[in-house]
Amino acid sequence: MRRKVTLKQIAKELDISISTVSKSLRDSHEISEETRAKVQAFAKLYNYKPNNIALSLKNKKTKTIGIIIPEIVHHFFATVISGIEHVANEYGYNVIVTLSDESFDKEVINLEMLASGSTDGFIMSLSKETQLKKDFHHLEEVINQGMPIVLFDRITNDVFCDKVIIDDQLAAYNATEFFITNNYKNIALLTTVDYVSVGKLRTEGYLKALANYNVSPQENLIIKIEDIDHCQDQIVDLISNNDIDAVFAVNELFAVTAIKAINKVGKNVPNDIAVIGFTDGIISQFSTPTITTVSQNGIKMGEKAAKMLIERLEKEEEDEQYTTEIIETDLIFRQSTKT
Amino acid sequence: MRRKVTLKQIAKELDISISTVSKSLRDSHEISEETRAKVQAFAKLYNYKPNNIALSLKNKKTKTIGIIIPEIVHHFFATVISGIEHVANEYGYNVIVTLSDESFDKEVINLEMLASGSTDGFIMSLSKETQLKKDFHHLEEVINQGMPIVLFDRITNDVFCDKVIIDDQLAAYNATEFFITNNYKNIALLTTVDYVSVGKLRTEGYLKALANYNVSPQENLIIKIEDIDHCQDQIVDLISNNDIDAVFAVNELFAVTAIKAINKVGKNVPNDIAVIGFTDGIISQFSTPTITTVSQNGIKMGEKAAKMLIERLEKEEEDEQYTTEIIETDLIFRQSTKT
DNA sequence: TTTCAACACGAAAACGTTTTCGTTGCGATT
DNA sequence: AATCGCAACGAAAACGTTTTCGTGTTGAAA
Repeated sequence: MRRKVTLKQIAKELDISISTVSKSLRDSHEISEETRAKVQAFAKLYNYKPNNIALSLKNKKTKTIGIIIPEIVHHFFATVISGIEHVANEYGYNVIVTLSDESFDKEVINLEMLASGSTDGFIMSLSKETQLKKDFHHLEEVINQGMPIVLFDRITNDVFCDKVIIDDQLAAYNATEFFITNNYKNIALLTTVDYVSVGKLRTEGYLKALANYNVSPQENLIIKIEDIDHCQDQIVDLISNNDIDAVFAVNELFAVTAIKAINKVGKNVPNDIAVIGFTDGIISQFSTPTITTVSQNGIKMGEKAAKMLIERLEKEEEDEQYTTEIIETDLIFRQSTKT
Repeated sequence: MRRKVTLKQIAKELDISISTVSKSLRDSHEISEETRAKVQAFAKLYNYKPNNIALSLKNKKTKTIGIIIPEIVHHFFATVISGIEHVANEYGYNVIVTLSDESFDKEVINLEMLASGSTDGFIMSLSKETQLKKDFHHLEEVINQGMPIVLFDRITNDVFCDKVIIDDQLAAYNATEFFITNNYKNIALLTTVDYVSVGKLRTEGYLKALANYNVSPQENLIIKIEDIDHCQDQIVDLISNNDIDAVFAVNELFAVTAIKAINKVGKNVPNDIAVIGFTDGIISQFSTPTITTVSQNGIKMGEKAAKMLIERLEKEEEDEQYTTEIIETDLIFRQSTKT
């Protein structure tokens, strides 16, 4: 086994000083051509690569970005990571990924863990529990220590930092508006409990659209789902007991579940009831019928977040000006709606 | 802004030596109760956390695992990462994730990058290009330097290291056998080009099952798909020109595409043609009809891989005995087959 | 009074770099 | 012959830890 070779070993082997080796490898003109060539040849032969850890310690920069997200087995988050990773790679950064599993405590632990020197900054999306508790001390602590954070999607306005979001409210408004202007009369809403920031915003967009078109919202057409695994019955109830002709779901799981429920009660999508979902994921693309959806471009969000973070990391002046970037969304029309 | 505090700063502030501070924080009985208490209080007040980088340099251990996979926007890989991350977390490790994008060069670059001190070991699944080139020098180089690698799913037998796989051949055999014993006569196979190791193995399992039951394989019922984005026409051709009653697809994308093609030519799944896919992902669970599939437990694979790697990392003796762990698979019956 | 152990603490090395600031030796200039 | 300048190299600090090995002080035992 050939262990990794260090400057010290090269120096010893060639009987010169460590400094000379280091300088030779960086092609310093302080060192004679001859020595440089000799050292470089030797280094190449022994496949010398500078030790990242030592460099990090010296430079006080790890060239590493910490990602903290609620879960990874989730198409949207996976696309965001993909976007981040590619930009990071391009700029010579690596990414450490940790999962909060929607737990406040895990989020805190992971953040503190990585903040102890492992990363230069963070890109994160808040756990449900964090959003529920509204406790952001861990974020503030880290920011206070000079490590930048970029929040995406599940953000909070209580923390001052860069953010990347879609306009959830507007997107929901547009989807709802589409239904209204296409003469759908009874538009149901499948949403989350209110403490999930994006769920709340999408609900607001739905309500705003109704209000704007003088449609009075019907309490019984709005379902706030807490437990995604056991919502099917709720939805079946909704559909069988109400005269609904459209459903707007704030995520694609709710959408596809709705479609299954609709089929279950013997109705057809989109002829009896049209459905629009949120997030253009695998499900929307491959379910039958394919689902019309609000595209939430995870790749772009990840790319943008990574660029914002790296930009902040690489400029030396501490800029106290934070920005919130809004990624545009589109309605992608598929088979679950008629045009 | 309150920068991170170091031992040196604490020492200076309390007018004692760095060693005393370090020992106090580690509760060494070399130090008087009094001093210990004083230091600990001070450290807590200033929220002292030891610097991971410095520790890594000292201990020659990063407590970090490198993951290199072809892509992350892929349910299976996401589940594997999830499995790895949770086990890693449990043992106090972090994970750095990099993507090869199916490119040999990127795989090499990422591997070398992380091997320069950033991680203690690797968990990886080979890129298509690597499998095609059959060039594994980068892996051998890293292993030679004493860094353990665990390969999963897309592996090679040309490298000696720990591996985690499913028995692809057996799983495919079982799926095919199910068709045969349930009286399906013309079983088509949708598979990948041969250099993808898992595709090849699954093809072999299919052929083996046919052979075992004295069913002669029909060339025209076997399609090797290179470009997943433009395979629909190929599949439509297959179905319209042959009298098929069953389709075995080596991944779920092929399976769902087959179903759509079958519907397109006016036939019904499962009544006219039954379909079995591979990988129990989102698509299989939510498409209509839901798809009977070979479950390939990504979580378990990730967990197992992580455990194998960490175990090897934490035992001091260099064990030259490598093992290949086989994760069991099951046929999960859903609506795309009749029983 | 001397000796010894126990106690409490500090100095310094080590991990692998980079970089600043010397320090040589030597040929050229006065 | 003395001085200068330059080329080529080395010593050492710094990054933040941990740990080994002193070292000085104290109290008790001889």
